[in-house]
Amino acid sequence: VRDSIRPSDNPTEETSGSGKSVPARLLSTAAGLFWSQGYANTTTRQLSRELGLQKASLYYHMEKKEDLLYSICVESLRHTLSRARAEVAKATSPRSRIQALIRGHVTSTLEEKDKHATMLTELRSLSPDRRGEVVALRDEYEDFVKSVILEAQRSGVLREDLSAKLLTLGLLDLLNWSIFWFSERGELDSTELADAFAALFLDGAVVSPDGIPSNRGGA
Amino acid sequence: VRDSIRPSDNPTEETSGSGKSVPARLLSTAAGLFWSQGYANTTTRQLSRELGLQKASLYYHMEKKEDLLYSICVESLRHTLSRARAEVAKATSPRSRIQALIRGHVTSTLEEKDKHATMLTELRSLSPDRRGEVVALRDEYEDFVKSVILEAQRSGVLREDLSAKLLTLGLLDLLNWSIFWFSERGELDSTELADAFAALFLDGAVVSPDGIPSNRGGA
DNA sequence: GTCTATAAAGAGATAGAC
DNA sequence: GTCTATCTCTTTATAGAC
Repeated sequence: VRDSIRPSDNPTEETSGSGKSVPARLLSTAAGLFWSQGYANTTTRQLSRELGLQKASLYYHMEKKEDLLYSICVESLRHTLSRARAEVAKATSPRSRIQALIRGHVTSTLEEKDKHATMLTELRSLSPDRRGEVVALRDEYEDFVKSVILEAQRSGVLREDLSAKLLTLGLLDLLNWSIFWFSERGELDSTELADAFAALFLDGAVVSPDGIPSNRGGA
Repeated sequence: VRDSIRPSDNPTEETSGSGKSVPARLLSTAAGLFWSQGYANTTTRQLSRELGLQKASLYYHMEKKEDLLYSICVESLRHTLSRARAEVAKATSPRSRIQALIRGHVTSTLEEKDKHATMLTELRSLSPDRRGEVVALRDEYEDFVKSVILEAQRSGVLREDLSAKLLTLGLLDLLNWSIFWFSERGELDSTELADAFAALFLDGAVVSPDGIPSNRGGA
């Protein structure tokens, strides 16, 4: 966690002008650029231009360009993990815990689309040490998802002919990569998308045996 | 299609020595590097070193570094599209066509893992013109997948409360991103993975009503 | 078709004034 | 905390011999 950029190292900056501290603007602006152009293709010149600063001024807030990428990855994963944990804690049955997990994951990643997408695609641009730290965080989240799946398998809700590992990775693929095509102006908003994914993951794409929707009990 | 690198512009090169022409080795070596390090992080020096050539010699086979990325993307999409089309054509029912599609997609993308992964993650590094061409190819493939899904919906096999578009994009997310974690040394080989995905996509993760596997009739 | 040598541009990062 | 100015390194790509 050393060398990271934090949104509010100094609380007094928070109230100045635009409402967002420079470090926070730095991270979100960087995430926008990294996501649309790639980390390596984004120059510090571009970044400083978008922030209305001189290139050299960036180095008051960071030590290296890579610090930005590292902080973006950590923030994104912490955000998703804590949201997913909170949602799951509120749910009361194995099936509804899975629905809650999906809703927490989808809404939190779409809220921080740029950061989450950057984390997903640019991990390999981090130094080995930091990549290791981020991968550990990612594994922590995957383990959490897997524990929710496993509980549902043990209680007879989910099939056991597909391993918990496969169900976990398959579910995360389904959820994560929707940021590539999800649009705020599309047919669904983020909670509707989450519920559609939950229906697809749980019940599959095939029509239910007799039109009995096994979808009773929203939350 | 101009300025592309083709595996065998000159058929006589094919038989020389290692069995693979220089252009073909160039593309597969580049894809390996682009996938593991990213396109922008991969230098022409590295590439030439792995090929046992001098840096300048690369420019006999290509005009710019970007040509490699472009050719990799085009080849990957053509390969997947033609394989998927062939598999679907052999199948005889709407449900089995979906299973065939999944098998074709998974096996062909895992065969050319490096190229397909590069196509998925590095599209944004292409010039606008070429990105447009590749996106058009990708759309062509997506349209094909969607047509298979739509046919199954119309014939009553797939549910219609989730749009064909959502089912298509969800399915492709599930399938595409497994290259991030699939390993030849894992519990499943690529056709087993494909069948697991087909079971998950079609029937969902929830246990079937009375343990009746709706999975009868392999192909 | 591959080589040596080099051109030309752009990158990340630092020094030190204000 | 931001500025101007600059350093140093690496990159892609080309010229021209063999």
